[in-house]
Amino acid sequence: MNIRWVFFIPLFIVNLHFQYHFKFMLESKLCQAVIKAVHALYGLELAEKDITLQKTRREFTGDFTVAVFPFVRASRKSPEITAAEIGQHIKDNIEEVFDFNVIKGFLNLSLSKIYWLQFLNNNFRQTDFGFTTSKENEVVMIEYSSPNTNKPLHLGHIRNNLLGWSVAEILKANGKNVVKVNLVNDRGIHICKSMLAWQKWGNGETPETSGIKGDHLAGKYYVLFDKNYKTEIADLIANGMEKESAEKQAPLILEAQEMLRKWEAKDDAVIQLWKRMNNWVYEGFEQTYTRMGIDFDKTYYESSTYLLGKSIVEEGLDDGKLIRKPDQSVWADLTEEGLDEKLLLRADGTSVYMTQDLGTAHLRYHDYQPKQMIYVVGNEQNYHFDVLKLVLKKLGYNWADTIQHLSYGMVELPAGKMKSREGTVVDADDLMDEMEKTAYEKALELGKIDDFESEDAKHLYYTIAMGALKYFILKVDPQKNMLFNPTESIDFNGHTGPFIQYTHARIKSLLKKALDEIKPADAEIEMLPKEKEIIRLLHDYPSIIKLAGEGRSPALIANYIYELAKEFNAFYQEITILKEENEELRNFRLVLSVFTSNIIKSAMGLLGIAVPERM
RNA sequence: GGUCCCGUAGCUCAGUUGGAUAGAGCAACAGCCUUCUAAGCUGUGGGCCACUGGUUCGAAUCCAGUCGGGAUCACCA
Repeated sequence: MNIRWVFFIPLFIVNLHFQYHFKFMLESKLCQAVIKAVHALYGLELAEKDITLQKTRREFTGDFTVAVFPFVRASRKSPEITAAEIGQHIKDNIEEVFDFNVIKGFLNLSLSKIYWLQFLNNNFRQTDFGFTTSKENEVVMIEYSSPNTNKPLHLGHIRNNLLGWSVAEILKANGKNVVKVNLVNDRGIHICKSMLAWQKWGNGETPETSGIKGDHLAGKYYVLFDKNYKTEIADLIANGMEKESAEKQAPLILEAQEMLRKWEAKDDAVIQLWKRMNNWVYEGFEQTYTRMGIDFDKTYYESSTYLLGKSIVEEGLDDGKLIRKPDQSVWADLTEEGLDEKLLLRADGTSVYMTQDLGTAHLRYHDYQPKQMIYVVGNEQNYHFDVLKLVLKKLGYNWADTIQHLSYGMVELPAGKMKSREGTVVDADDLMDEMEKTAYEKALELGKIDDFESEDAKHLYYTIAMGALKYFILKVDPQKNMLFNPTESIDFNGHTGPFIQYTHARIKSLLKKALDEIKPADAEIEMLPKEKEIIRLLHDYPSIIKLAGEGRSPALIANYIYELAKEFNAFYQEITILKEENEELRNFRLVLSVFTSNIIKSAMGLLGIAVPERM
């Protein structure tokens, strides 16, 4: 028992900084050890980059593995002998390395039990383990959601919102000073369509009188506009007009365009209607965001940035950086950069999408001077962002390079891509309703909520429904298109959010029953392979957070935490914890459990997924 | 047609800067609840990592080409 004191006294004076770098320090130390060994043995100079240090695969003995093939030219010996010599050198010089073995040209290093136990004991209670707690001064701005105010949010927005929010959390965990912003596309012809249809056929209907959520109500009139517009086009074509002219001359579209002109001229009645309907929509959005657990630090409105965009363009024109065509439209010539010319102002002086984005970027830059501006926008807009950056550079804004487009793949339905016009959208609110309903039915079926108060039960299946939905979306690499099949509802078993939530609830239940006061693990216990595997996974967490931050990929967190939960479940099933009679072993397993539950909670938190105490 | 992205088990997806015998889940089949929560665990079957060539000690991963799928090249946003 003296051993314990020798080992554990120094652990309590370790500071946070050291703990965060626990893993990185070790990996770096091992790399340095390899470099020194290779230099001492063969006189070869290497940098850390030249060393491939990786976790030892499960089927071999060891913790970290170095491939020595790159060094055999210098050693002039077989890979086996080279590895053995390097291994011996490291074992003799690095105290954490307890043993080594060589298979083919792979050198497997085993760390001492003491190292792993120190790691556990230092960190198992920390709820922010793996997080960078010191905050950088420079701002990283991230934009996501960016809805139009003429229709409710759909599945595509769900992926966007969840990604943006999660990436923001992951960046915070990496010590970034993050500002989350939304950009609301609140002006333009699409809004006028909803407004016009409501004016014509709405009979004064409001969210209150109809009981319809505001964003859905606006969407209803947008659809109604489109329906009647199509009828008009069909009538005109039946009367012998070409399709193209029919689309341009249908009375409804002309009326909508007239409304947009009035809006730009600040016509009082139109502005009043616009404000009224947009406010309905904002209330609707707010409910959806809240339910989704999404929030923003700042909201920008296109209606208040498009004028700035226009003035930027005018300025560029005066400086001779842009060109005006005979019809008075204004363009950026990007042919030197390998792209086309891009329209920035129409002949009638009104602005386009790009114009307002120039204004928005400018405004944001001057509001926060961010080091980076990340835009979470679908990959269908890759070209738009290439152009945006080039135009800004052309205009002489050297901060154009701070813009980074976080381009994510489309959510596809079995029939193909979602299209609002074709009515093949999956509505966000409907989907969440559906998920909750399924979660409720499952819980009922399994008898999970029998002894819950009704409010608690409701909260539980909300938590599980959102867990299933969010995990389903976030576990996929953002870059890739993903498939969502509405008829096969999202699973609650297997590689899913509820699986991980369940693992957490199980651990919490276990800890509630534990009568012991949990203390640092004893140095003399023997670890089983499954226990060791869990520790190794826990040890990975900080580097996963770092990778996820650099790659802007919540999927890395999602897949990591699944691995951990799976490993813990296998351990839980096979090995008794509370009923273990050896007190030190029981304590050690409880330490593992506490640490695992903390990391599950922390990692799921980065995905925006709550974990229940029981389920 | 130009540019960009993708192609891994029947389906949905993982696969760290190139490393050892390519992994999960779902679906199918077979087991495990008088013992810490069975939304769990264990096992079986299922693969020319689209194809061809190249780089190298080593390629699902890098390069070139071919074939498939998607996006984009709007005075829509």
